[in-house]
Amino acid sequence: MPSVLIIEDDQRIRELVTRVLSEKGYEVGGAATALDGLQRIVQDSPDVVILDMGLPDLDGRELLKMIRAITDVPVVVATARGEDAEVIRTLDSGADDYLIKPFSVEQLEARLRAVLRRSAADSSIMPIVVGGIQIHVEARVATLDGRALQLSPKEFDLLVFLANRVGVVVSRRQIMAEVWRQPYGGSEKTVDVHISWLRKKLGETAAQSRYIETVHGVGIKLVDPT
Amino acid sequence: MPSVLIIEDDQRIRELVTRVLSEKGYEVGGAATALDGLQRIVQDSPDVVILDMGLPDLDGRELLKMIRAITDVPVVVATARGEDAEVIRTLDSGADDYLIKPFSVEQLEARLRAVLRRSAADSSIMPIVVGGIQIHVEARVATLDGRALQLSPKEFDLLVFLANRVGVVVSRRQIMAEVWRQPYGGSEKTVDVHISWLRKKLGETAAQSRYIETVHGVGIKLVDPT
DNA sequence: CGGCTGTCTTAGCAACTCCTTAAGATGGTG
DNA sequence: CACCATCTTAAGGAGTTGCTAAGACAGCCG
Repeated sequence: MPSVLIIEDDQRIRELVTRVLSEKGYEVGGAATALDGLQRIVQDSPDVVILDMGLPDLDGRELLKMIRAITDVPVVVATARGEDAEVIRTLDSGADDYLIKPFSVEQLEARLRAVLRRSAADSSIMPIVVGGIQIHVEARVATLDGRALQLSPKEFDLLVFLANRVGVVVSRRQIMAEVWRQPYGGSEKTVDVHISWLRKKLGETAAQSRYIETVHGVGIKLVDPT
Repeated sequence: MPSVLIIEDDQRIRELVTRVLSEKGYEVGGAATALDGLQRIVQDSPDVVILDMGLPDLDGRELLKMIRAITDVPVVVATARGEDAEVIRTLDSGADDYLIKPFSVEQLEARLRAVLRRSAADSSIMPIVVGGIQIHVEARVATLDGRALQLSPKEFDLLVFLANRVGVVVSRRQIMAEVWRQPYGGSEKTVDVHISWLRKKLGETAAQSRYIETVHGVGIKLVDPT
């Protein structure tokens, strides 16, 4: 679960947010001053920081600059109702998103998720590589020997699932559970059909396979032919 | 208090702006010609420059280039109404913001404050570039191959959102949450309509797309065709 | 006030893609 | 060889997307 640090001098807000986010499963830490906040960022390295701009001991933007100087942690800024220019200035100072007080819990959580998703996306820009296959998960683009593959959603998900377990045999049941999600009632034959399509698009057949191997009686595995 | 230099040949406007801004507490200097303006920029190093593009002795953009060559002072450009192309070229020449005559005092002051705060934050205002698309986020101006796009507010926000995630597929739900800023506010079909309008203005259709690609069952992505 | 303009939303249908199922073909195993 | 697992193809239906049109609404101007 992601960890959150809230830097906010108003104790009531701090405790409220801490309680609510804890219930949602976040690990939450709090700091009442800029100095304390900085220390905790260094020590705890949270996944995201919620920063109140109205701290008593240091101007919010100054603190934001200092945070930016030492880490790339996403920062969601909370400001009192303000002008657009204020918001723009804040974002330009390096904030990743902003909230205008008073904000609802729903809003807060939405922003947190958005920011976390973005930073997670940044960390996974490296493609998955298996032999001549390259998979850019975020772009949902897969290439074979440099040429793009036209994959349907299920085919793509299936390929990603297999590519994340290169060399490991997975059962049809596993594939059904992970790629199809949901307690799905469909037959496992469906997996075979998609595997077949995937093979065709990878330029191979079951008999003459380079990447997708069948392990009789067990399941399927993706292998790196090199 | 910040100091402002206004370079404007029309004496009435110059005096009006000087009087109004002085009342607001700005230090205001004036210049009626390009040459005089340059001298004062060097001597007084104002915090922000208001530049009329219709000066008699030198083309406005030429002057802007010269200003940019000697200093990074923020420049707010004032142009006559109606010349979209002019505005775009001006922003590309290094202006920080623009005003269209006749402008209200409130507008002027808002732009000045915005520009001053931005420069105080020492942030760059590079446009977002995706292929032939340029987006000046602060000015809310977007161009395609150098020509202005007439985008509605939502269309612009949508384009900015996509442009900030070039090459990454985003779901309609994500778009709703981030651009519409209301979790589960309305139907996700609304997104499709705005996407369609955006495509039309970008000179493409879903079938023949250069920039906006649909990923069936997942969402939308903006791609750089180069 | 009333019409005008621009924008946003919703509805709805056509066109399209994708998934599932079924059924026969193929291949491995004892 | 008999049996069962796997492979492949075809086809209907479910779901998704694209786009037009019409209504709602706010801002603006006379």
